[in-house]
Amino acid sequence: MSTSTTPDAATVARWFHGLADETRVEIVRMLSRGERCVCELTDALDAAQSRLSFHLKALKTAGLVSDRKEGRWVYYSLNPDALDAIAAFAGEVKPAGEWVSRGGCCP
Amino acid sequence: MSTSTTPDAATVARWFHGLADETRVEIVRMLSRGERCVCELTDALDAAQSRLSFHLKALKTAGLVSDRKEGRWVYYSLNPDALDAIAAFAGEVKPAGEWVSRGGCCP
DNA sequence: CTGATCCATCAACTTTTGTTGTTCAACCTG
DNA sequence: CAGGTTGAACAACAAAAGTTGATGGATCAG
Repeated sequence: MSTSTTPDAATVARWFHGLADETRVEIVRMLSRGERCVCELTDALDAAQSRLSFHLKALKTAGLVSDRKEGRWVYYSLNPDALDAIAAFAGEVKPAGEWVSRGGCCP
Repeated sequence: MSTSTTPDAATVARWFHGLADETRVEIVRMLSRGERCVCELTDALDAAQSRLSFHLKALKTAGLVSDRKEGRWVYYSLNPDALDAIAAFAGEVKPAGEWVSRGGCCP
């Protein structure tokens, strides 16, 4: 159970930054039910369209969502891989139960 | 297994904000090996002490770490519960495999 | 007690984020 | 084609986050 190719700190930070905003958490919650077009999100979250667009871009940059254009609409959906990566990071980093209590730091 | 008391968006955002910075990801990586005092982190990450202090405070505010004072030193350690919560969120939100492909958004 | 070490906090900035309102291209509909 | 809709992009501003250097309170060693 070796650490599966530990991603670098910058990548991890980018993932987490994606969800470091309340509005984006809401968006992700909505998308967890299935893909949505921007207008549905704008409506459901009662947010200005340019605001939504901004946050969707942030999520996309973080690699958390993908978009698909269909005619006049753009549908956004979650990227399961990124969510797995986040969960994996949290799992890897979590202390192994056995506590390394360090007696003294600098003798 | 019902959704264990879904936390509100603001709380989730706070967790994620904790790890939305490269330096803090490094800190958490270090702490995953066991608790450390600030001076060890300062040394290992080659960062100014006030900078470390700032980021440790951010992690603490996010609920990701705890601190313990012992004599002259302050030891920081990860809070496993928060990491579990993060992993749980990622898991809950992740699309269930069965895709809800929405034909049309607004007829 | 004196001097040194550890660390939080503050002030002063610089850099990033987020919000709002506007504009513009692409795309249907009639 | 004309008019309406969807959504990205931009500018201008407000707010939050990070960085650095300085200060000061605890605590410990000699």
